[in-house]
Amino acid sequence: MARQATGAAQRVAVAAETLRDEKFNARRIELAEAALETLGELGFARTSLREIAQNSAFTHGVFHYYFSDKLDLICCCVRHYKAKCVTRYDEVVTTARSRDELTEGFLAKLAATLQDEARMHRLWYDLRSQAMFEPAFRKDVLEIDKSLEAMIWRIATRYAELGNRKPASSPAALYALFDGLFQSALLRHLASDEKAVPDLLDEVRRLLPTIC
Amino acid sequence: MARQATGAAQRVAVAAETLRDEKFNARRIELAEAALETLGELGFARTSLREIAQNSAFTHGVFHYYFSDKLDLICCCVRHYKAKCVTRYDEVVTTARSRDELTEGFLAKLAATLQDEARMHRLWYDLRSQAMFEPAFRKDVLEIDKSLEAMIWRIATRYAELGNRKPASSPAALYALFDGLFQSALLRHLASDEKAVPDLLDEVRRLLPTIC
DNA sequence: ATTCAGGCTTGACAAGTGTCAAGTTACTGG
DNA sequence: CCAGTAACTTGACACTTGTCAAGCCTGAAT
Repeated sequence: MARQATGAAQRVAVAAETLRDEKFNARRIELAEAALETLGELGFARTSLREIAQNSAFTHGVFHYYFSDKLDLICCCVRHYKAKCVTRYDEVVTTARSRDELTEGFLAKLAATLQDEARMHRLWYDLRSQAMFEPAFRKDVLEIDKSLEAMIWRIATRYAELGNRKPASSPAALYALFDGLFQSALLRHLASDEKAVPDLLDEVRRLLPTIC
Repeated sequence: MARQATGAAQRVAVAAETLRDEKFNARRIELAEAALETLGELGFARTSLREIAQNSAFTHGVFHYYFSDKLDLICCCVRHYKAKCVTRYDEVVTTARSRDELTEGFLAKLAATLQDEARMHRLWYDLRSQAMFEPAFRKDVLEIDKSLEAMIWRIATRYAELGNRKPASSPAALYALFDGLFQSALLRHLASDEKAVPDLLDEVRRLLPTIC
């Protein structure tokens, strides 16, 4: 019987299935987004599925319906986080017409990120540390790390380009530097150190010209 | 009555008390050391007092006897970890008589640390991330971070000195750079990336001369 | 030898955990 | 309009967790 199905019928069936898949996936992302709220608030260690559900419009059963288990949910969260994160500075990079413009645009975004999205970023650092213990996270985390490295590299090469130079260090070292500075500033900021943000900006402002 | 006690008797009482305190503290450290084993294996999120006890020679009750609660225990662990960690490169720094000697000594220790003490270091990154969520950890973590920054700075200034120069960047930036590189290398190493260690060494070898 | 306190063990408790099966609702194709 | 399936809720399960009270042991002071 199946082999008598017309090509058109098959196409319809396939289309229906992909539609269902898309809806399924959209829901997963909705749930992941809700989960990220609680994860950002409490951190990986203290977050339970029930807590996630209570802080959202969903019941805890839905999460089990859409995710095979807790790790699956959190992996989905991580992947979703990545998509939002990696393009943060791209507009600044493409629109800036001078080194100063790029510097100021970058610094402004950096400060805003540190202050407004502290919770999401501490979660990222938390999950990256978890990846050191939990193999299931490693693939996604390493991938995000690469994307972030590329993001920083885009900024650096553009900055260099605007001064007719080339970056003086490797992508890995540059990312390590900025990531380290940001991580330290984030911790200080969360500890209510009011100098955390200005100190970071000063440091980066001083560093940029020496790097390219 | 108390006011009739002689100075000598008072001294004896005080001595007895400090002795007891020392014994008490020594035991705390013993327990913290045992706890670090399990913490390094499982990470903060997955480690329970009972698991700690089972992987050690102690029963779970002892931990409650010596620590007011779980956070107290882990704070003690962190502080104890610090003491061991911060002096790691000091011997190399004081004995090296040339830039090359310092470079090679530093790189050797770096590689050894990454390979032999990966578990302790992933725990450090884990706990530092926890500090972003748990205020109780912050003070100790920030203090350790400062000590590590100072440790890196000692290496850099010595390296500069041996070339009759001065470090070209701030202590904070330098620490951020090395910490970022180490963290990334650690994750890759734990993910069985065999190039993690050599890549780190190459990067540091290239970086050192450009920094001072 | 007896007492007694500090050091430690044991077992219990309540709260919370991930998981899942059974049941309910909503919706859609025929 | 009806059947049947997808989407979701509910409640229960087995287990783990931090905490702590009650009791046990050992060794020293009296």
